[in-house]
Amino acid sequence: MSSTDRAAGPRTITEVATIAGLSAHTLRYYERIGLLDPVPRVHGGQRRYGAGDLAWLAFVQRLRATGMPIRDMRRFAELRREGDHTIGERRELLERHRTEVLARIAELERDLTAVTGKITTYRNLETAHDPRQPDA
Amino acid sequence: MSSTDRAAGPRTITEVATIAGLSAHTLRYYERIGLLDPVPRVHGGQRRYGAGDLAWLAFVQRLRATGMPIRDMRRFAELRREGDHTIGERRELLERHRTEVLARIAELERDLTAVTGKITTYRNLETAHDPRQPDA
DNA sequence: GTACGGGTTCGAGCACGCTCAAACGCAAGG
DNA sequence: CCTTGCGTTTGAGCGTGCTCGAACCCGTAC
Repeated sequence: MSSTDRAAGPRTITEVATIAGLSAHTLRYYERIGLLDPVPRVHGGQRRYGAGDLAWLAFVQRLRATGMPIRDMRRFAELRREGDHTIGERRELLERHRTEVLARIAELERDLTAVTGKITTYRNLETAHDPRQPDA
Repeated sequence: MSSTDRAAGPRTITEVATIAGLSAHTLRYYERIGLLDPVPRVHGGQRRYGAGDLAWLAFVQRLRATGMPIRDMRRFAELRREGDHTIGERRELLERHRTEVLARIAELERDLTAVTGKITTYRNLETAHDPRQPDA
């Protein structure tokens, strides 16, 4: 093994985009806004993403998927860069986010009952007006 | 009691905004884009929202809260205007939405485990580096 | 050399869902 | 009559999170 891992060496932006399900545009955008650390370049300026970059990106995607605003993810990334002494603050940020997501889930479940109720109402109306199966 | 109900007569836009937790701006916007039917006006052009408008608005808010795009809500409103023969289509629209919301909830729960896991990791790091309660 | 494939930067543009400013109307009170 | 308060319309602007186009660079194959 050389200076880089063999089995999972540095990836090009297109590879990472494919793996992550994002566009190369979005990856550059994430880096630009400080969500991703500056990615190492090879001679010529092309990015090569390491395993750490991929792991961080995957976590970032979880945060996005759970609705964390980019502002907060940037803050989180910034804390990461500052080192271990920010771990407490990072945990608190995640805990606040977790609380919000749980609240969001509860809200969705609550409001969904109204939708489900309406569906039921419509089903009843349909069988009433369109009695395909009248009292046997 | 005049020509209007006493207990729950027509409401001004400000009243409805307060009740619904929306701004008057947003109510006019919803009407403009066809989410709300044209609201009846008094002499002078001011809107007066009836009980039916309020009920519909409340349902619209449920749809919004569960993440239905405005495009789809407009479609739903349009079907409503077309009359009873669109009930089947309306139900299908709601059922599709319901499926999506359930998927969204599942996704949130799944991705939240990554967040929870990270919180746990951080907690362990903290107690390791900052042993406020070493082995008693 | 030149063409090609893949990458780069920079800045503009877009979709969504509001949000607001400006200019105006109307009715009631003093 | 004039002010005050509440409302109206029209159209512009905004915050978020991408998304894309244009111009350019680099290394390899022919």
